Amino acid sequence: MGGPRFEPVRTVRAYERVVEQVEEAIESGALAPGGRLPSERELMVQFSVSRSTVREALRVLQARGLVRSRPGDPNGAEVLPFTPAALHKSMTTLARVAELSLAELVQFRMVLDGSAILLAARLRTEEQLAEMSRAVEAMKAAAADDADGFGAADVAFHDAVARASGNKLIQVCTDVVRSIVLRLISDKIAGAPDREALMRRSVRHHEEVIAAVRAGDGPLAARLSKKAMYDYYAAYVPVNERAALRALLE
Amino acid sequence: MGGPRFEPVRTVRAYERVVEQVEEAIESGALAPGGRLPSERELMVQFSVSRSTVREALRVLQARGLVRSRPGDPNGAEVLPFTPAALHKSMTTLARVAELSLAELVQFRMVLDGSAILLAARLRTEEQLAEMSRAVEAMKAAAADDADGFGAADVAFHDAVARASGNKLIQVCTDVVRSIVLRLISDKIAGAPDREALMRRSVRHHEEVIAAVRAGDGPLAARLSKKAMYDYYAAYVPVNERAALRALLE
DNA sequence: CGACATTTGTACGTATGTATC
DNA sequence: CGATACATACGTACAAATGTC
Repeated sequence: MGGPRFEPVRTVRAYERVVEQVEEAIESGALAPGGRLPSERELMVQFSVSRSTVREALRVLQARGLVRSRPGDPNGAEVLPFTPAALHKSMTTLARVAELSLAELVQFRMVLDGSAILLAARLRTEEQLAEMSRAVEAMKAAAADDADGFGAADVAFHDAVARASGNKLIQVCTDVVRSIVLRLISDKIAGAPDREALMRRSVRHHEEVIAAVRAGDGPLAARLSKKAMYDYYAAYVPVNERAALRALLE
Repeated sequence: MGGPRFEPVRTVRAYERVVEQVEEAIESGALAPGGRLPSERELMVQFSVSRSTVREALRVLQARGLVRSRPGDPNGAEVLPFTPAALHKSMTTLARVAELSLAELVQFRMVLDGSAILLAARLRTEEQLAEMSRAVEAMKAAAADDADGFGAADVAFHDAVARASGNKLIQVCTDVVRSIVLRLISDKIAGAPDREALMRRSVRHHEEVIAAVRAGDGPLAARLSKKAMYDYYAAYVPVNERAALRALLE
């Protein structure tokens, strides 16, 4: 009885072996951002595969945001610094294929932003607090006549909060989900008839949030932040889905 | 002045055009999961590109988890049902390349799980509550002598909670981040000397959480849930990073 | 600025193993 | 079992792009 336990053989494509090895080299730090891979012809020698195989591997690595190759570049493909582009892409696909509703996306933002501001209220430095303040001031200044500036300042505020939370994962996800939401409804926001009033109310909300952060009251800041986001986006969410958003407001 | 506003020309590779078109067909629903793409030879005719170009495009689509192709398959590549595999991959890469700490990952789990349980407490159905209860019972039964069964039941519980939250994005992210965390420290958990005591304490915490859910007290359930996760993972987080986790406990 | 070598992007042909009928 | 169609992988070839002198 017993005997050797054989495992099913998983046939693995040649290009996958190439991808694995290059990926390993990058993630282990042996290949740093800005560094170059060998040229395609050099790679086909080192891996003893054909050029098509090398190229298929490079396409996969490129799709994952790890490298970029340009025609004619005498150096090989460039190792890229990390960007959440791949995460962004897969989450966008998720949003479309899994049919994520706007309500779910906004709810996720409320969760992330609420947590980020809670953490920021407790862990922020003075410099980070000042940065948030400047962003809110910029929102206030732009609310009257500069909708684009308002949006940019709003992004800057939430980005500063996410950074102050000290959690890079929260920061990246916040960024990704926000851009997805904005792409879904930026046209509707731009066309809102009472847009200026909305911006002014948003400024007021942000001022309340930052006051709570300054006071170090994390739970209050989180509550206010979620409420502010609800007020800003609820109008674009179907009525029967708003209850799920309100469930986050305590 | 003014005149037409020209946009910078972005040279776009042939394989990218192929990817775009197929992606569009899938995301729009024209190609449903289980459906088949034309064969490679057919695709090279339809797009009037070479075989290599078609194959590079297919590699990218495969890396994004949208299709799968097998050698010899008389039909073309298969359109896959959505899986968070691509999201998982890019988040794992993020964790390695951006050097996410275990503390950040656990903190993110606390945020997601806390929010999921808050929502679940308010939106759950009776059937979902029963499912969570069964999972906790299974944890209790396995705590004495079946560590693998305990882990599986624990996953089942958190998965049931995430589903009951009604937010698919929370569900997917919970799943992805949990598996990343487990891969990082499963060996340490398996080697813990007081493992049985840890499991028993975890069961107690889960029972408290589910009691709060049953009572419909979302904020309490969220607090307990975050506390439970902190107690379970804090030992594996460097001492000087634990404060960031405690900042989430109110 | 232009000539040059190198590299990538793309195309085409071929051989081989495999899945389906 | 054989026939057929397919994906995988290899090799070659040429045009376009890039960096260098």
